[in-house]
Amino acid sequence: MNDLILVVEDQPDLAALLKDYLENANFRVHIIADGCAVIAWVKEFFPAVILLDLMLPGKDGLQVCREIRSFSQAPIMITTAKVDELHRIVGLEAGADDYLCKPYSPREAVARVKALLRRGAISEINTQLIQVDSDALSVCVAGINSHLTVVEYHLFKLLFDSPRRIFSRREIMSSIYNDYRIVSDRTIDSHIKKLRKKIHRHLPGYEVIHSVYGAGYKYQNDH
Amino acid sequence: MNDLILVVEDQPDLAALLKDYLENANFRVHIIADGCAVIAWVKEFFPAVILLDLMLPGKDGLQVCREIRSFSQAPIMITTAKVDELHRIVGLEAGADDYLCKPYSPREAVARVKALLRRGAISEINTQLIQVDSDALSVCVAGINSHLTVVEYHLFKLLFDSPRRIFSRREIMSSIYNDYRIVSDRTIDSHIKKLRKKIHRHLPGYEVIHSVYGAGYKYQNDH
DNA sequence: ACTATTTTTTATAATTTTCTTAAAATTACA
DNA sequence: TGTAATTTTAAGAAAATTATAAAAAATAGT
Repeated sequence: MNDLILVVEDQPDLAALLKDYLENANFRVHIIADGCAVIAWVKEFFPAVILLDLMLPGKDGLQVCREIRSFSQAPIMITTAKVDELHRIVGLEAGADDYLCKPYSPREAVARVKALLRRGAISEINTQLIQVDSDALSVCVAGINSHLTVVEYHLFKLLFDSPRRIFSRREIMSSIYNDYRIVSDRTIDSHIKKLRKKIHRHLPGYEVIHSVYGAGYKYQNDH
Repeated sequence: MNDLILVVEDQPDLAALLKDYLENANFRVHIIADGCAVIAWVKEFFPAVILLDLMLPGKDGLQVCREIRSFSQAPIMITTAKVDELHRIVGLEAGADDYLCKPYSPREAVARVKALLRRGAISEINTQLIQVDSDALSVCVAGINSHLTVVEYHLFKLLFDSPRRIFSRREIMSSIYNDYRIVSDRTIDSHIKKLRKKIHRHLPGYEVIHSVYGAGYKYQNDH
């Protein structure tokens, strides 16, 4: 309990906000604004998770990331305003465990920190390539945000939260309509189509929403 | 208005074409063909945007890019015929803000330049130009004060303090009135309308109060 | 009580999302 | 193969939600 989280962030207001939220979730928090001070501090205090902003004064964020990795296995979550896929790749190759693009909700950040701790160690990067932001009703795919409508959000969240599990159209309907709306099977197909359009657009080459002939739909991210 | 654009490009015909298009879009344009002359010119004339070809005679384009970055925040757009990802990464790490592969349409180039200028304007607005004055019940938008009524103030403060977070009308009502049943949903719409009138008036082109269909309203200042 | 201001309601227009439909494409399997 | 079942797709109708404007009600100041 009471894990120590290091927040490396040079915007004081954002750092303070994160600190608030994390402390509220029962973490201890230390903030560092200058990249140069990070390595020494990590070596002395061994944080459980590191939130690292890429745009740092003093030192390049990716370099810091690599240096930490050279002596520590602590999960690193990179945050950045540059929603550039190249940066994402470079970031992950530098040894980060998760990736969050600004602007993000502090609530989301806390959830991720918990996930990293739960997972304990080295992560599957795959699962982080797609993020669902419940606060903003949007998905972030390979660093690019897309807004979802309410129905699309519920549908995707359902599949996304149980990867590989096949949901029949009936299951989907009774899950996303808590009123007594009656719709046809084609309606689900229609929403699936729109979801695919929004999500697969940024994943050239592969798909994550699969249809299973005669059974239903599922979310699965092989790659 | 009439922003000054610097085009660093050694192909005279391409440079002339760009100049045509940019001037047609009401920009002033200066062309430099030799890399060595760039730094001095930028220091003297402060262009609003710099289009920089990577393959330059006289000096390496990336080096020029880094040097500009060392003293100026002007947006730099790199252009090159090398569609090589590594170059791209290096270019972005050297401090460029955008990247365009040759051959490109001049129309595209003009659009990007405008986008870069817009982005700069927005981040400025973000950092300083919207403030809520709780004591005076007013907002200061782009330096101009607008008085808010009590209900308008509470409503705006709620959204403003949690950017990106979507508030349902219920949430808004129970936050303002302590009991959501006092007024109808349309009442909130009505206040939103008045708020928008007061706030967006001084932000030509942008909106900060967004409606999210089926969900509610949110404050978000970007894009 | 009168006036000006603010707040809420109401009614209608405009917009966005949701759902249905039907034809085209795909898959399963005899 | 050929055929039936199923899924995909696109377009547009239907439903739901939001925008707008103007009227009515409430509030505060004089």
